[in-house]
Amino acid sequence: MTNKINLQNLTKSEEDYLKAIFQLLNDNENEKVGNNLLADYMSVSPASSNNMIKKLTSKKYVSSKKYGKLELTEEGRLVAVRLIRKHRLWETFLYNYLNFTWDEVHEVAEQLEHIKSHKLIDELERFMDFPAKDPHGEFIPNAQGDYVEVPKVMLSSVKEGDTCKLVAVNDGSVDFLRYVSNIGLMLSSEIEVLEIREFDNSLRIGFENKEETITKKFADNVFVKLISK
Amino acid sequence: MTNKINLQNLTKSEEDYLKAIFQLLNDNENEKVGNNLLADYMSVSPASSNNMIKKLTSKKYVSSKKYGKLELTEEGRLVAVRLIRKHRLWETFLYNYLNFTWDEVHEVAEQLEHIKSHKLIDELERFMDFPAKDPHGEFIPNAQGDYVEVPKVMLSSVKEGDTCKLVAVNDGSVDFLRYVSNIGLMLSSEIEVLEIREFDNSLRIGFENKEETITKKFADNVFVKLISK
DNA sequence: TAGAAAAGTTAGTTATGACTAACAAAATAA
DNA sequence: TTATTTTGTTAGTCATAACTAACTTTTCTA
Ligand SMILES: [Mn+2]
Ligand SMILES: [Mn+2]
Ligand SMILES: [Mn+2]
Ligand SMILES: [Mn+2]
Repeated sequence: MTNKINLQNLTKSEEDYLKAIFQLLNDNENEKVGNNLLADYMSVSPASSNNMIKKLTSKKYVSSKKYGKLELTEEGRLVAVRLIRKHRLWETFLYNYLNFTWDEVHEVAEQLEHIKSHKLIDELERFMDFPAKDPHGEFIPNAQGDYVEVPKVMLSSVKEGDTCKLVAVNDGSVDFLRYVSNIGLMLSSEIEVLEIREFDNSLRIGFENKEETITKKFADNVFVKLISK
Repeated sequence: MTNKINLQNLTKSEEDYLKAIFQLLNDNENEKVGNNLLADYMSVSPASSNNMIKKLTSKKYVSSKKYGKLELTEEGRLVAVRLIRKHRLWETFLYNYLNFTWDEVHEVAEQLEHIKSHKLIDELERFMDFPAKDPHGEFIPNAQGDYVEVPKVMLSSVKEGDTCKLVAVNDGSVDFLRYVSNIGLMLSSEIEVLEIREFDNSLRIGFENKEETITKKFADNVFVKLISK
């Protein structure tokens, strides 16, 4: 008579798909998140992701109808948040204790996040004294699965003349993170948007006594908090 | 023209089999190690392990002929030793930093040992200041794959009246490790073999002002260094 | 609103690593 | 040395998670 769903018996693959759906829903608040987008994000064929959606739907982690948009059940959301929690705690450990750089942590955390042990992750959190954010500035969800929803302000959406503070970066691309480090940007950097060029959407920004021109694509992956407008 | 075998592209399964073969060869110096023993050790059918032996043979990690005894190639041995190195370093980390007990570390280390990252394990080792032994008393191989071969003396082989020191325990069974802890035995305990009962091969041992009767099976899993005879 | 493009689904194939059942070889005992 | 038991191998099946190719449904656009 168990109506509790077993959150432990998921494969690495199932976990990664649920996390991907969660991330896509988060990053595309308004737009419809469908199968093709998921397939693209997971770097698999639409047939493969469609298969997995059917499987996760039958297992009650995904609630979506044929041809409809993707949605997670409460159980699916919980799996995703716990995976993100593990991912970010491991990234923090690698960065703070094992001399990993900004761009090195993500790949290894992708593997470590799938280790099955509640004690492991809770003790790791205690060992690090309950860190609030990961090395990329993202909040670490707590053991209860509370996900702090901080609306992300992309640097590309800041108006000319405004000043902001870098609070987080997208951690998906090693090349991007190296690029960010190389030009001297880091978490907490104060950035002033000096000029927005309509022609190609590039931005001229100033920070730490330097000036740089960045593309819109670059600015889309940098998240900031507005200081003055 | 690459004659270097890629040690990275092994599946979790392939790694576990290679480790199992290495352990079996180590624990059965004289006797023949064959397919059935491997199947039993891995808790799979002989057909499954036979399949894997064929695969690992074709990949040049195992060198054995049909119906012959199992043997590892130099590459196979290296994979196994590196896996054991990772396993023992993770056990040490869990035990020394994350409040895991003796009997809890093995299961989680079985998962962690498969994480692919040289930097991860080398940095973990540095972080812990290059520990020599794991929580069960086993030597931790170095990054070069040197495996210190310490001949294991089983407590069951000690003669009546002799005194010895507990240097390691078999870590495969949670029940066994709890049992060891419960009766008050620990690494470095000095043990005197008071009596060996021919009838059922049980032993009466004395240690830390206590006396206990243990079975031969129990004594087979406790490894000691002789102090006096 | 019809036709084209995009998005989603289905069918059939592959690789991995399990399984059982049947069979062959080797080792042991009578 | 022949028979029996043990050990090892092969054949065929299943589940997972990927793939391509073909098809259907939905959405856009002219
Ligand atoms: Mn990450
Ligand atoms: Mn992952
Ligand atoms: Mn162990
Ligand atoms: Mn393992």
